[in-house]
This record gives sequence, structure tokens and C-alpha cells, in this order.
Amino acid sequence: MDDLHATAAQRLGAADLRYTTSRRRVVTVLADAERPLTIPEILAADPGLAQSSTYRNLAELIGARVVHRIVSGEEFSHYELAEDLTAHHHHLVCTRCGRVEDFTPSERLEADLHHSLAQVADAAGFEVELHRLDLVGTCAGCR
Amino acid sequence: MDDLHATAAQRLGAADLRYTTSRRRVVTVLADAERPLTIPEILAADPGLAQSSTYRNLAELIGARVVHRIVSGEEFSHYELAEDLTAHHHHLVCTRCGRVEDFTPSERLEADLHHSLAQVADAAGFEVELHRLDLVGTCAGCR
DNA sequence: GTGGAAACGAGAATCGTTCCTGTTTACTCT
DNA sequence: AGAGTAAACAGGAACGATTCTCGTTTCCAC
Repeated sequence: MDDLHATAAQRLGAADLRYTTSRRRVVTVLADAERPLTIPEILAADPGLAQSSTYRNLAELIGARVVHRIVSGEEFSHYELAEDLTAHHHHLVCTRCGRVEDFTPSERLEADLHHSLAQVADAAGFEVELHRLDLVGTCAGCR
Repeated sequence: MDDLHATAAQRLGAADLRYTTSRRRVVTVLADAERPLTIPEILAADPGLAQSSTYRNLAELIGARVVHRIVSGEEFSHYELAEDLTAHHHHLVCTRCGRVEDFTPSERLEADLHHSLAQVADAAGFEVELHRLDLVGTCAGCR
């Protein structure tokens, strides 16, 4: 997890940005959570953080590919560490409470996906950056 | 396509809503487009539509499961007919221009997906409503 | 140390979307 | 047909998550 901060610092540095204390704190909050968090959740997890700075820092962390933003559609966006800092995974989005959880599909499905999607993209002349696979429904707590 | 309007009318009726002229016009615009449209695009396609009414009607059409909303994250949301009124498909989202295109994966991938996702959902106690699979990247026109 | 650029943070501004409200439309029941 | 009633309409005001502004503070290089 020391590793994580080293990587974050390096990626920010590559974009001529500093890995300041408040940016490190945002990254720490996201690393400690085991699911994507909203801005209010991030601020609640570390009350020392200022809202405006956190929005700005998240934007810069996203630009440096340290953080990823998930726009679920309802209310707040969710933020999590970039996939290559954790593990490739997808999301279970609850339409009742808005909560977002992570899940990892089987290796086999993931490999098939990659293969099939590459074909589709080629055919459309589309250059794939990433793929998103979300399950939308009702979580265990809301059923 | 007459069929489409009949289904729309029926679904609205089930929710005690009327299939009025302006709602029919919104549905017609979406049916004529071969990709998800934004509000400005819908209004441009039929200048007789009022913005506020269109937002409200889209919300009601969504509630009646006639229309589906895609929140891409940047600027406007995109709207399209519900999948069971067209065909099951997914999206190519361009990060440069914000355009959203449809694509249909192979039957086989789709079947595998269904199977694997059902397992994941069961394990998490999650009740799946639908799955979303998006390819995010750069479209042919922006490369 | 000192200069200058980057980052901070409180509040203002932005803008897609939703809400309010008076008017119009369209079914239903005589 | 005509009145009564509820839904739908449409213009504009309001909302709220996010972004911007700008004066202050921090940090790094020389």
C-alpha cells in the first residue's frame, strides 16, 4: 500500500502535479474503502478535507489515472482507485439505495469479453480505452 | 412500428398515464434515430416539442419502461427506446465527442454473460434487473 | 532566505434537470 | 352535446452536484 502512494506520486509527477498531503489523504480514504465512494462519504471519512479542494483533487487524480469516476446516474458520482491500482472488476449498482459494490467475473468470461469486444470495436473503427460491465438491480440489503 | 406505439400506449395505460400527442412524438423521434439522443437533439428533431414537457414526458416514459436513459457522465444524458422495444444491445461511448452508438455482441458472448452474471448475482444476493456493457474510447470520426 | 509557481479553500457561478403554477386538453358521466 | 374533473402542457423559477474564481498559503529551486 506504500507502493500505491509511490505509484500515485509518480503518475501525478508525470503530469507535473504534486502529491500533496490532501491528495494523499483522498487516495488513502479510497484505498481504505472496499467500494466506490461519493463525495459526501469521502468528506465524512476524513473531515479535514475541504469540499472544493476534494472535487479539484479528484479531477486531477482522474486526469493522472490514479482515480476513476463512476457516474451512476442518481445523485452523486462515485469515485474509486484506478483499476490497475487494485484489480480489474465491475459493479453491482443498486437502484434503491444507490450503493455501488465491486465484483470480479471469472477469468474465462473476462477473456471471452476481451476477445469479442475487440472484434466489435475493430469492425466499428472504434479504439477501446476500457470496458464497463455493470449489473443494475436491487442489492441484498434492499430486497 | 405501429406495434411500437401500441406497446407504448399499453405500458403507459398500465401506469394510468395517457399516450398523448407529445409523448407519441418523443417516441417517434427516438424510433427514427438509430442511436441514443440527447435532449437538445430530440428538441431539434421536432421543434414543436417544449423542453420542460419533454423532460417530464421522458421521465414518465422511463417510469413506464418505454424509454431508457443513459448517463454518460459528460454533459447531457442520452435517451433511447427500451431494449425490449428494439433489440438487446450495448454502447460505444466516445470520450472525445460524447457520441453514443449501439452495438450488438455475438449471441454466444451474450449467453455466456447471462450465465456468468447470474452466478455472481446469486452469490451476492443481488437481484439483477439489467446489465450494461459499454465500450469507452474513441470513435472512428474522432481518431 | 527569497521568488515564483502550484495548491488551497470559501464562496460564487454554472448549467442540466426538476419543480411550480396557471392554462389547456381530453376523457366520463349525464 | 355540455359540464365536471383530472391529467397534461409550457414557460419560467428553483434546485443541486459540480466547477470556477480569487485572495491566501504552501512548497520547491536557486
